[in-house]
Amino acid sequence: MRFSQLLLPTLKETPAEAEVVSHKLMLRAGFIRKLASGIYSYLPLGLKAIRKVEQIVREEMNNAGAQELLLPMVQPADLWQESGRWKKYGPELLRFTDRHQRESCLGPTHEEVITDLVRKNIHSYRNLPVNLYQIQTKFRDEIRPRFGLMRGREFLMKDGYSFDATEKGAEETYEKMKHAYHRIFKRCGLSFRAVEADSGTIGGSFSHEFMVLADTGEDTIVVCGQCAYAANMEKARAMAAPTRPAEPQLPLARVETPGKRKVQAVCEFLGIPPQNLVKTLIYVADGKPVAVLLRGDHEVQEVKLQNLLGATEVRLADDKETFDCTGTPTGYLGPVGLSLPLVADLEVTAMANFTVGANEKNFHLRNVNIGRDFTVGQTADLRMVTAEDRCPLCGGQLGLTRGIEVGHIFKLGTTYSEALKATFLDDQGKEIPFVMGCYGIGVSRAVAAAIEQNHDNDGIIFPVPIAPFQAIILNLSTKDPAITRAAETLYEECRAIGIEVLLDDRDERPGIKFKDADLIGIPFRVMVGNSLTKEGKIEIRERAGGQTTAVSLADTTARLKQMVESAMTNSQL
RNA sequence: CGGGGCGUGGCGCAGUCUGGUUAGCGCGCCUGCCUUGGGAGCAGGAGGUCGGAGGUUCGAAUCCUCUCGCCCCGACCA
Repeated sequence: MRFSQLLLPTLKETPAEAEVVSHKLMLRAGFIRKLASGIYSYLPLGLKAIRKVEQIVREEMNNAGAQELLLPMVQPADLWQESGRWKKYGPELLRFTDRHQRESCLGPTHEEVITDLVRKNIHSYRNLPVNLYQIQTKFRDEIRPRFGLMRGREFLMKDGYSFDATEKGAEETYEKMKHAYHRIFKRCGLSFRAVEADSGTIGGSFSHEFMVLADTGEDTIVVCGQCAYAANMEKARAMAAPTRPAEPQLPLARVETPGKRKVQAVCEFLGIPPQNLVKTLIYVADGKPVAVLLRGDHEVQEVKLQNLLGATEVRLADDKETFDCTGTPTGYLGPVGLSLPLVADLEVTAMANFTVGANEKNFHLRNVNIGRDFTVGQTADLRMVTAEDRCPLCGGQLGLTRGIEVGHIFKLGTTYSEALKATFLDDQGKEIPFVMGCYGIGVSRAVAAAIEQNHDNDGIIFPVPIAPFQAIILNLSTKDPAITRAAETLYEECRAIGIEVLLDDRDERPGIKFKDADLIGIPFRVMVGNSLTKEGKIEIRERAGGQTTAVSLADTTARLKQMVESAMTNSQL
């Protein structure tokens, strides 16, 4: 491709709308342009990068036994009503009515459609398993689109769905997909972790998120410094607390704590560490109040609470609600004598002689002990893991990092197949529902994530496998016939041997070409200019690291090929 | 939806508080000269209903009302 003919509108200055680096750079590098909030046009260079990721995804999905198909983007409401999600999904689902007054929606995901397809066409265990995927534009009417391609309303996604005859089969498929995902992101040249994720209300027992590690990521993930353990905050566990200390139980004492409501204030006032205090929080779970006990220095992880209670909605009660159901103002609540359902975080059960609110304004209780002074209903891991915690698997130090979710795999089970009555006959002639899994990859987001992870002050530094072009040839003096001839020759040679190359043949000064080449992040830059005239040398510069190699004109193409191939192989498995 | 901010040539901004000739500046764009290894220089030029509608006024980018769009924080979410 010739730069002079390419729609590549690079910008010197960053448009005011962009906040994060990938968004800024994709605008400046002429990859994308915004049409409306969360809706972008992909320009040729941006599309090329996306196609690279798509192709890797295709190859690995196909290798793992999945088949590509393409499902409709417009979906009838009937199907969504059948699965129950027409009501559940909320305003994120963009709904509209067609000319016949039929209700429809733009597909944000395709469980319904694929399940319908399979139930109508597969009736026997002999045809299982099947694993189907598509790469398609999705639409989700996000509350707040932001960060360019990172969280758009319209975005490109690979979504796959598997159908197995048995739980065991579904688990094997899940593992296959997990493996394929590792290969995909590795091949894309991304630094990532697969983390255990909460499978939410979907009812699945298996779920992993694939997170690209980047400081600007929207999600916090917990990673063990010593072993492979990684999880998102909703799921992360810590090594179990040491068993309850054998210290003797001290007599219960009621102490006055005037005006001391916050954990910190109470602790300072009483001269105790927050690790020795138990706070009592009132939550509203599906409209019903429940008291949650937590060590003073810990925070509730609401998804864990939600899962424990089997609730569809949990939220912290406000001051008024708290007072209404306890008769005590917030700050002085405690478990002793409280007539609400009590759930406790595991850490609390390891504590003895701790301090709690007295359920009376301006008073706390000291030397409280579970069993003697009160009993808890349920105990579970309910808290947010912190950087001080240790790995639940190996005891190593845990760390918190930021990540960008680019992939998510779920074992769905029979939730959708049951709702949509998607069944087959097993080898006993019995009618049973398919066991499903679903597997997503944010393709456009993956490109943004790659840029978040790989850039410098001058622009993008693409990993070779997903770069829009592998190399760029700079003709540094278009008026010089010898230089131009050399650049053109190299360009033709490269194309002939399959190097994806862009020729900067514009009548511009060298500085502009250097800047643009750096900005758009092409891995190898081939410079044809003075050094050819003076020393007979062509320079090849690596975008990552800036290492420059001088070679003779005759050797350039072969050398470049070698460098490109070596970079591609390094990102293979 | 709550809070904050912004809409002025393609991009980045000034001007708005305190209304008053012809609405400026940098970059980009076009023409010519010149220049060619890190976003050159000189000269000339094109391009703006100041987001939109209504109002106040002799006069509105500027003041008032309404409205649309965009960005950030929060709630929310795969």
